[in-house]
Amino acid sequence: MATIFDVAKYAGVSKSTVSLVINNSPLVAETTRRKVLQAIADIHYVPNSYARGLSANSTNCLGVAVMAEQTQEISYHFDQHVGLCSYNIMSGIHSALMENQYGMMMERFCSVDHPGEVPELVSKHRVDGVIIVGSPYDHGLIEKLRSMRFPFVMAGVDSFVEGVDCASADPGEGVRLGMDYLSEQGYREVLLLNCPRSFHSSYTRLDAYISSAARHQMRVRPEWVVNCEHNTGSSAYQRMKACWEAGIRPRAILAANGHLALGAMRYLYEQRIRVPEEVSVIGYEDSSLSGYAIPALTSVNIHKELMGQKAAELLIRRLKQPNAEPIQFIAPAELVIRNSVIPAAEQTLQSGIHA
Amino acid sequence: MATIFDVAKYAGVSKSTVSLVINNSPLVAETTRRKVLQAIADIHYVPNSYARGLSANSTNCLGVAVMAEQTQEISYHFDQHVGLCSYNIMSGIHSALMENQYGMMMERFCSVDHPGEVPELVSKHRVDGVIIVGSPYDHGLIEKLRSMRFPFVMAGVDSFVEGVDCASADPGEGVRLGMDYLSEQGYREVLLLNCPRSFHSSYTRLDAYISSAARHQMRVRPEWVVNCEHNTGSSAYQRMKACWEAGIRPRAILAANGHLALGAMRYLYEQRIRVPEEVSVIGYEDSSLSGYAIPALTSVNIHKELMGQKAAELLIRRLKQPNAEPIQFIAPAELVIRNSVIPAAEQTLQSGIHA
DNA sequence: CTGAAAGCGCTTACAG
DNA sequence: CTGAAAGCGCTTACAG
Repeated sequence: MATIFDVAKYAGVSKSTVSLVINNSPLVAETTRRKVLQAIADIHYVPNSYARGLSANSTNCLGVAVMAEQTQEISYHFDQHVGLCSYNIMSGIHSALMENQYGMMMERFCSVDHPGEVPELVSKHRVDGVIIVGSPYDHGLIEKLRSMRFPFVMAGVDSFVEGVDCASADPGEGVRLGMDYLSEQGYREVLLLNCPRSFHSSYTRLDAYISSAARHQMRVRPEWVVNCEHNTGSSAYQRMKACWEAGIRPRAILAANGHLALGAMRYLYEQRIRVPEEVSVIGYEDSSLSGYAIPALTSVNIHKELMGQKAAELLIRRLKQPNAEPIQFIAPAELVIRNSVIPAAEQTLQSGIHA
Repeated sequence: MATIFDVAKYAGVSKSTVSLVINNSPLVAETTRRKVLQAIADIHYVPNSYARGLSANSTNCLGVAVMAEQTQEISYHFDQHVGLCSYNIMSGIHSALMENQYGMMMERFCSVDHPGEVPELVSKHRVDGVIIVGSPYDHGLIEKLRSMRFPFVMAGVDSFVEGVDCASADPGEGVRLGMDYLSEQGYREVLLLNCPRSFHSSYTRLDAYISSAARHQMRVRPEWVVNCEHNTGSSAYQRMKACWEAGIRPRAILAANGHLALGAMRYLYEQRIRVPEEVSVIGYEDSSLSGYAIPALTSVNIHKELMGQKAAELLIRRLKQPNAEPIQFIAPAELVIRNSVIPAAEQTLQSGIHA
């Protein structure tokens, strides 16, 4: 493996000069620089990033800590959250890191299982900074990172902490887009299938739902706003079942995410209610689940790749300017129209389903 | 940040002794060892893994190179492959690496876009070894890694290369499980919705399909074996459509993966054919797509987490014994019964759909 | 069983 | 603009 010394010898200069060239220092004469660059190419020299890190006190690596709800047995059923959301965010992070010559380390971490601890990524000093992807569930992690003065940013649908760099979405905006579209399609009333109240976003959503309904002069009934117990398909299935059995007959449903939408759709399928011919459904977040749903799910895309990319950029900025003002980036929401909504007027009111 | 020197001072020994303790050397007296361990705990000392690496010539990090088909615009529609498969494999890798005190670096890499190159993970010497997840599409990468004598293993549904450590699945076994089950459920003929012929596994599957059919005395007709053009939902949709329009009326479908199964199911849904009441469907690979499908997809689970875990273990073994015989691990297949198959006798032969 | 010394591959003041 | 020297935090023979 060629070292900086080999390059120096080959180019007939000193190690320091080679180092300066590698680090793009302006202190090197153009001729010398060329010579060195040529030597590097000739010998196939690749700087050892860890050696660089040792002297420069940095690792050239950034970490991605994917928050996990809790370690559980690997399950292959309905409620499995494979972390579609995280995966998309990570793609964005990856692009940004590669572009900036950083290596990307990753680790799953559950702050509930490890209270008061930080991911090994940070405790073992493997990275210069870390992106917390998803909800840490426990605020301890954030506090700990803060007190360690370890550079970090947060990324996730609902990730917002005062005074911390964050890249997140605006669930309210998503609801607005959905409601606007449903109103446009002629619906006068919408069932809101919300996430659990333990998520801050459930309130943002509710607010947006109510104000959107008012704006479009849609009817709002308390029974038409339901919070699922968990953010899972089976929770949504149960909720939908309960609604149906209570005689609630929505012609349009707005779900807080794809998992919930699919859970509800499963119940409808079993009841032989057609989507969208009898009930239209809009999802949120837009993972591949939406694209592969049957029928394909019309959904609010919150650009998670962009979210990840921005998060990485925020972290890199933070590394360079440790005292800069924290920034909150909000990814734009966009309605992706697929096939789970049709105009209200075109719905078939089969077998008197709708009241 | 405490260094090994601080520990030495605190414990009243030399740096070398501390180092020996950290590395579990048997050359240290128990008393000294205790003293050092206590010092480490007291000072909250964490060894700098990169400094260790510099002297020991290792990084303590392993890499995961996720093969990407080609860089394309981020799309949110039917054909988006979010890499569900890779994600599950990575979970398994993660567990194994954490257990073995390795850090996990990751990178997406497309060998088609970068012929003759290797992931930066390896070219920049960021890791001691790399796990190639998924199909490299181009054999050049494998050759290159080999010629560099860079430690690597392969992991993926269809990842098998002679003379290389691999963790993969056995698609034939999957087909057998599916066919056995369908036969058991009373089906006398099955439509095989196979992956493109460009995948080696398409032949393994075909073989197993034919021999299973023979074993169960099921009928086999050439038109009932179809290869999709791509491994995507829309390809499967098109194929299903073509079959249907050609008058082919399967009562049971065996699909080469979840994406294909869902593509076919979408066509059936649009045609108002009920799954499983009129057509039963079995998938393969079993991602969260299966669990969230409508109806929930009965599918062959190939234990991708285990695959990843084994791949990591194989790599760690390879690091320790560079000349050991290559091992091929085959993850077991298991049928996960959900709701997309019912006994043939219970199917409704509505409106004379089935010939 | 323990300590002093050299070295891993780099960066960074510091002279010149 | 370039080179000699010290140092980053560790490991590893080598003495003792």
